[in-house]
Amino acid sequence: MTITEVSKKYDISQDTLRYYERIGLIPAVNRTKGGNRDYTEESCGWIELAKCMRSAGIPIEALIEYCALTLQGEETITARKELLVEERRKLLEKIEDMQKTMDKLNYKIDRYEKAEITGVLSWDK
Amino acid sequence: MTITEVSKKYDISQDTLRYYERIGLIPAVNRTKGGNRDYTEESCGWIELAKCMRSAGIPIEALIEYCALTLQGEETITARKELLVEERRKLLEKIEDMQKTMDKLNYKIDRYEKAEITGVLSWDK
DNA sequence: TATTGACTTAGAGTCGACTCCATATGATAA
DNA sequence: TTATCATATGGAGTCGACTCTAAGTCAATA
Repeated sequence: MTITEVSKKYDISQDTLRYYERIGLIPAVNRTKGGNRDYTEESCGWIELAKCMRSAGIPIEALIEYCALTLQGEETITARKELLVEERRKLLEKIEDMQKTMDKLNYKIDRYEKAEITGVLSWDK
Repeated sequence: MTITEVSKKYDISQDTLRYYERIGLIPAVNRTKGGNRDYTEESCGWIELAKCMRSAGIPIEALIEYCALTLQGEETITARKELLVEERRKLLEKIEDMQKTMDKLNYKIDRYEKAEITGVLSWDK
């Protein structure tokens, strides 16, 4: 697959795809004789992973380390697992924060809706 | 309340508290004769709101607008509600993204745990 | 074959959100 | 009163994560 195709498929800019590769967030991509990127199925798997993780805000640094560990081979399986477990913990925390904010938003929106009907906006502790 | 107290209470740096006020993310805080900030209960309410919203990643720009609308008075109630509804929509989307990432993390961690036992790491589509 | 278009790189620029710094002034303890 | 501490301001610096630019190369169409 060309970079244009991958860019469209995953809705990630070509600049970002090159950037991810440059910083080692994904392993080096195969090249054609002319030097152009030729994404394999495996490359696409990495792109998809990167997109998924980044969309949840997992930091780039963690993903670079994960990629580096993977390239080092099977003896890093435990380290990789621990890295993912740690990121999962942080992610759970974030989801909980967001859930709290969601509750607060619901509460405030509800108050505003009532105010629109009654014309009175009570004091919000 | 002094800025030091507020900073400790909400675990937000004094720099950030001043910054939020400067950019209008919260209304201007009362001052003592000497010019020092003297946070009222209402100020604290704004700080708490800011902290909650920011911890969920609601952008600063949206919060500045919300603050400005609030200061304009009761005729902006509908606009404020709509702003919050829009941010709620975006937040829900983010939570869903994170949930997907959570699922993927669980899946991958599970695979690594099995690999630790069996010594075999199967190919991950 | 000439030109257009896709792709390459290195490096600079941008953006959001702080965070730090220098300098000044008000407040408190010795 | 003097020294230290808390706070103030404006502006510069940092950091993460892209995003853009310039200059060059390779590939495909007229």
